Amino acid sequence: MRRGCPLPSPPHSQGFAFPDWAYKPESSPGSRQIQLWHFILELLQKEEYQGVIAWQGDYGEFVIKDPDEVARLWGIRKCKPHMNYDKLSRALRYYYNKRILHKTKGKRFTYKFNFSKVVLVNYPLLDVAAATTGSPLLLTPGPFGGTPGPDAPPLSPEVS
DNA sequence: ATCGGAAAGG
DNA sequence: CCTTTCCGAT
Repeated sequence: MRRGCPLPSPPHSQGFAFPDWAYKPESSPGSRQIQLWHFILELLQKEEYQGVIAWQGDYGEFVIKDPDEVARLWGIRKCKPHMNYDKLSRALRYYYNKRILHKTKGKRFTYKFNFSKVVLVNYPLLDVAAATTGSPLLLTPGPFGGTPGPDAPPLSPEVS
């Protein structure tokens, strides 16, 4: 019997809980463990968590209004009762080199998704904008990719 | 608060 | 591979 935590993860209601692109279809028939950035996206998608985490500022930028709560929820999701923002943020920091996220300096608890790379590279056709009505998420690529791409400075040659 | 190395576990 | 945990440095 599967022991662990009862996952309140809504596979697929009718419309869509969340587009497939966040679930990494790459080499994984069954299901891979939820990744932190998927979880963050999941929270950002729901209005009930706007007091905890929400889009704010630039495109792809979000602020964690209640770090302890986000950590608590993440801990529940991963069955890690001792999760806290310190540890969660370390995981977030590992995303810097992966180009998934980066920090918005000067703004406390504020990070920014690099959708331009992450999303568009893996899934050219996305419609998250529909799910995040009013949120600065996905956009339609311009003539040449539309990605202004102010983010792509340096990086180690690490490619999974 | 934020960063990132190191070790450990799944 | 992706965190989780611990922790010294900035």
